[in-house]
Amino acid sequence: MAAASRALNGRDGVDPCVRQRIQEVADELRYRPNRAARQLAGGRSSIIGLTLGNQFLVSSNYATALLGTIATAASTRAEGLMLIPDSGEQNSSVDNFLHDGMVDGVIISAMAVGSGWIEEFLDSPLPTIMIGAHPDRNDVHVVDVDNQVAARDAVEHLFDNGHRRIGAVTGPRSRVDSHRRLAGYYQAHERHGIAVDPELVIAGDYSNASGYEAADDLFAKEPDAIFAMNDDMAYGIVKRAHEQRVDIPGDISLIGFDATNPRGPINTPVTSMVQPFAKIANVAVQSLIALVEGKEVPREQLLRSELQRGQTVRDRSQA
Amino acid sequence: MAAASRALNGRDGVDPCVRQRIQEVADELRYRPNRAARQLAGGRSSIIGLTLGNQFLVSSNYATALLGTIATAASTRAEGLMLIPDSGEQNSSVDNFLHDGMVDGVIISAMAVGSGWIEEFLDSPLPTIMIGAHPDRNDVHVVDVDNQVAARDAVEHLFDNGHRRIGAVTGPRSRVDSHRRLAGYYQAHERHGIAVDPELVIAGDYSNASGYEAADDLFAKEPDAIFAMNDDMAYGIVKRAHEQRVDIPGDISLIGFDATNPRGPINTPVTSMVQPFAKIANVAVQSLIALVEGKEVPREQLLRSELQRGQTVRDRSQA
DNA sequence: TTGTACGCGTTATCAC
DNA sequence: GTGATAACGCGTACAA
Repeated sequence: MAAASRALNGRDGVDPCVRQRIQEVADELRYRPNRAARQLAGGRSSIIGLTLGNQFLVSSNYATALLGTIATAASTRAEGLMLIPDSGEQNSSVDNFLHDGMVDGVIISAMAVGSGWIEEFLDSPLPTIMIGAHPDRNDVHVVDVDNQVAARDAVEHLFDNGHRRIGAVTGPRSRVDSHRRLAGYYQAHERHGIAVDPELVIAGDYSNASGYEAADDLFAKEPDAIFAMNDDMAYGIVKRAHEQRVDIPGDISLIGFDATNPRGPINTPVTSMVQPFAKIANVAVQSLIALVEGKEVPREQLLRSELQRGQTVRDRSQA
Repeated sequence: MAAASRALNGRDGVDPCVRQRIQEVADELRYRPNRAARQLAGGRSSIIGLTLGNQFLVSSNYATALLGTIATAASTRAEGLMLIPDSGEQNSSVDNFLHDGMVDGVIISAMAVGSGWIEEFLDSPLPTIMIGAHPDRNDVHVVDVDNQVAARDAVEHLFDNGHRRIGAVTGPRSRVDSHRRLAGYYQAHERHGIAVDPELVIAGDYSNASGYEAADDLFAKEPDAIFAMNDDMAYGIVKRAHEQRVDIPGDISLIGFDATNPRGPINTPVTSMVQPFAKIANVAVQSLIALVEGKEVPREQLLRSELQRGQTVRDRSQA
């Protein structure tokens, strides 16, 4: 009995011969260890929680991609994935997750910051990994794309193609990734010795509509190109450009961020910086498990982003 | 000890006075029953599984809406919601869900049919509720909107507004809901004594792109109106109409289905039949719990759909 | 290397 | 109405 437990869990101290016999019998009996009993004895549920915040109901492509890849990553490691819905202000629900041992740890998307109940998780002894940085606290474990470098690469791609006067549409002020992307935008300008025209930086909020609205402002200022700090806004700009008979990329080039745009025959393929979703998910899940096991985990893990070429950046350098 | 268990679970056989004292102490100690122990003793995990199939990775608005509402519905009943990702053909993962007692039951979206592993759930002793009908089997418990009636209402709304020549774009053949919506389309015609022109019925697949492509076919046949059997396709039609300078609803009226279109300032508000997501989710969760508890549940529960007026249906009746 | 016995936290079954 | 006590199924020290 004890031998079986050890054998099936891959621990040593079992005669190889006996081990194999145990494995055979287990397979024959289609034996599966009971999760509840295992948890009760071992103290771990092998379930991780995931909270995406309100926003995911609005069906952002970013949220959906994150969800799918995290589900896969968790499944790969035989971990269950439990969805923690936004409970409004009814923190009793959160309270339960914290204290009844249903989950070993929680992955929190930065989209959820602002929903006050997130803080309860971060303040609790429950291991947590944030995907995206927290605006106020730097004592939390974070996994994210390297927003500043990626944004810098995006803008430099525009410079490389001969653009000089580059507009930008930012995300909401509450989002750290937006700040970093803006920092990358400035950094690219510095490197190329080009001054930023503050008038070309428009405040958006990552929504489709805010890109659409920002478009008019920007078009009037006649930039060479626009850096939309996410794809949702980039599409808002594309839409407005169509209506206003502005040719993209003929008149203005456009680069987005996230590469979450569905690349179908219908949609204009926007050039964008790829979110390495699969990698983010894997690192996040793996790190969370490490935390659960009491191991050390780097406080901030930033992943590289690649450029995804679409059809919205024109090469002016030769012209 | 036993009294505490009874008191906290609301069972009778406890002196009211003692019951209150127990409650007080429990609150004071911030006591939360341990889920693993409870499951081990009671045999129920209070976790339900949800599988949406591949498609949800493609981020259909329908899938996202379903996910959000089910998460809420489960949470309301203190049930955990576990996401069961499409494991490809690696059925070992499914096998685990079936045999390790992690979930008490599974909610399966009709979007997932075709992924063979769904059948494993349906064939297993694990209680299951499908959202949307299964194409081949009628021995499964189903919760869904009443597709036929809703589709009939949609088409009759067009009739009521003076349209007579009504085109349709269907979903994929594998989807029962598409068949039923088509049946409703025919039924509406019968009721009004109008013959269906088979040329006006175009096969789509619920994708944005298929609506876009079907649009050209339909525009050429000069219908009064079009019934797109979901909103994704309806938006493909809107997009194509813009490009072709077809005025909606000036030249052609349009009605969709699902009402999953984001109703922002950017998007044309398409008239559509509302999916009662919250109700579907509630009924599904409640029914699943009932099944887990061994109660009887109606084999098919169909919910009503309301018309959501947008700006894509013109009234020709007075003209 | 093997097997025995205990504990995990709760519910359910009984005598009282 | 109350309170011991036995499961529930597994991991794991500890003794053999």
